[in-house]
Amino acid sequence: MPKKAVRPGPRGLSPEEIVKSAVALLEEEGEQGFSIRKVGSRVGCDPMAVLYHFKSKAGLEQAMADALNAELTPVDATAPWRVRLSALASQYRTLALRYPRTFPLLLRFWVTGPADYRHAEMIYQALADAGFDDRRTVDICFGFYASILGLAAAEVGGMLQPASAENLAEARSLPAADFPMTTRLLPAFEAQQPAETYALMVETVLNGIERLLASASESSAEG
Amino acid sequence: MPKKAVRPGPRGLSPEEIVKSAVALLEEEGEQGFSIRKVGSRVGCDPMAVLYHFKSKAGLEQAMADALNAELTPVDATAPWRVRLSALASQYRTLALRYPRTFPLLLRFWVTGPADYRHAEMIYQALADAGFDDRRTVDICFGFYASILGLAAAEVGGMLQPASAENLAEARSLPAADFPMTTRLLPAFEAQQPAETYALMVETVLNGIERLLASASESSAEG
DNA sequence: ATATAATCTCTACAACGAAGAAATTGCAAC
DNA sequence: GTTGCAATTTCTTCGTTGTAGAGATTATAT
Repeated sequence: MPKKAVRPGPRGLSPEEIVKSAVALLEEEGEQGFSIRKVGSRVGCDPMAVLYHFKSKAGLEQAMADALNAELTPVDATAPWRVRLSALASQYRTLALRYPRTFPLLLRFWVTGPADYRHAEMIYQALADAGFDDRRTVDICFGFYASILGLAAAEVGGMLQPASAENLAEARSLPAADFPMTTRLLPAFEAQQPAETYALMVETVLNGIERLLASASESSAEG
Repeated sequence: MPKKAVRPGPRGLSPEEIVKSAVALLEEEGEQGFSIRKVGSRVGCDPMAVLYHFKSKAGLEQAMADALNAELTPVDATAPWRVRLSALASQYRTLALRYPRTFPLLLRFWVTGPADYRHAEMIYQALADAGFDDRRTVDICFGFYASILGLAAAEVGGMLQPASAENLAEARSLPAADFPMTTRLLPAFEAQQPAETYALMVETVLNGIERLLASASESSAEG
């Protein structure tokens, strides 16, 4: 968010460098230990210099989210649409695992960000290639995107992990009569494989999309 | 988190009442204007009394998330599994719309919370009734849950809304050559109906689950 | 009535985000 | 080169925040 600048500036601070440091700090210290002041001292500048470039703490966080988005690489546009969407989904998971504490910012600033438009464009193209009309394309793109991000955020948020000891203890202490399934599934909780759960769910969503396509081409006259 | 208490206490403060006030405050003022001190003055007690009951700000937020969960009503256990899951999904959307600023807390404290176990149990039961084995049940339950919450959070986070004027302006300013789809879909953005998008995506996910069921019963010997 | 333990308040502190004024620096025109 | 301008960086200051710790209050059991 520099005013107009291509100017190096007296100190030669670059917004990109600040964002990088900010992400590194957040990953190391967590939300708790993340502050503008610490970002400043990490970069080696006055905290207010950070605020100058990003207007506010939220502005910096927005830029951090965008920096994560920018790490995604474009997928092969000639591949079948399912492959493209699947590849994108797996990239989001990779991103989430690499930046577990920064990734949730993507859920705080949903829409937003220049880097985002490239991926949206790619999803639109894939869905159009699949044969959806414009309206369905928009609906499914948003839905797909939200599901995928939710899934990835859930994983780094701890939900897809094999159940922790304390979670298991908590679940075990539930009255078995009221929670027969929870009790029965305890072994399955321990054996859970996040990567497989994620992959399975992505395929499930894609299957659902495919079927929607089939039922749409039934009612109109499409192949 | 009262130490052991069933004791009324000198002031007769109840944790539930504090949580209620906290949710109301967050909804009115937003994340920005939400603080322990303001919760205290709203309840009419010392801010430290709030912390006594919930240990920390995060503890209070956790309790707020749980209070939202507790508002969900159990779905009819005799209905077909698809109907049960669909009904739950629509309840989450309703909850998100009613508490747009508190709802995101559910994504910050994924697993957690006594109220949560009841819904998990219900999802487990629905999936088992559908015919999934234990392992698949756990996978799909988590995946379904994450997708649904992601979808609902995306909607109240602004992503499923019909595009705002500034979003449209931003999208319009993109070079049409690089973003042909985005440009072409502009009218569809404006016409987007959040409720329909949500419903469509829920059905899509359920379709995917149903198909997974079919392919699983192919390979084993199930009806 | 007294002891005990849960509940609640008071005081204090270090850290925070940010507004505003001032200082520093690079660049363009003369 | 000098000067003026505007972008950048720092400095000072303010009100607010979360919470630790000590103490006050009060319901209950004895």
